[in-house]
Amino acid sequence: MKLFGEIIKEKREEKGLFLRQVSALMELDQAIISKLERQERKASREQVLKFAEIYDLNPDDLIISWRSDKVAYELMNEENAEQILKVAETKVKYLKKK
Amino acid sequence: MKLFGEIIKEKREEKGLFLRQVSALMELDQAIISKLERQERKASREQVLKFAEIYDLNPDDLIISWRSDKVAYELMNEENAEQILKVAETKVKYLKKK
DNA sequence: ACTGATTTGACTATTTTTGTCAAATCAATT
DNA sequence: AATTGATTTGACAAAAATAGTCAAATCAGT
Repeated sequence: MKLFGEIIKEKREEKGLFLRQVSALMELDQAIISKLERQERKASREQVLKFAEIYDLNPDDLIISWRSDKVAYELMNEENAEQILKVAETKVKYLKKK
Repeated sequence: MKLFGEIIKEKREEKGLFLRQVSALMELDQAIISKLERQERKASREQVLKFAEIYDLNPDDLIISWRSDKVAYELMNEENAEQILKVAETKVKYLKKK
């Protein structure tokens, strides 16, 4: 189970690309990409999809990774994180119906 | 399973308080409290704890309700919400260790 | 030490969130 | 249907969080 940043870093290296090059492809400053790879900043949904495109990754899988990271970081300092997630699951189902 | 806003609204009514009065106790505009009760705005952690105090609710339980709401609202429009939550659970455990 | 890649941090711009306020709406009562 | 009091709404401003730009610093290999 890898974090989003780890995935896009590994994939970039697999493809043998430099930040500079990805930067050009994404039209995004390389400093930011560096930060995304080290989980220092959160990507936007559009950026995630762009990464999926560039690196030939399944967009849904990448979105799941990105999103779950976000939730996990939000809750990592929370006392009852696990319980919160359980309750959230019920609530999501409930809210989706509405 | 009630949403945070529903809980604080019900409790207020149980105690027979008007928004105006809660507003005074919380030192917070009644318009905002109205919005919190209808889930139109998100409370801050301090506000949640203040509510727990005023309404004699278990702070941890209220935090869980508030936090899980937040997560659920974030994910309610997400295709793979359930999977995201599952992965997030693993990641939380992993991040907590670090 | 030199080169090229990555990381860092200061800065600005943009977006999002928060609270204030007054007016509008709603519900009950007369 | 007019009055009263409670709640809701929406426009606005202040404050906080987030996003991107840039240049300099660091790092790794030769």
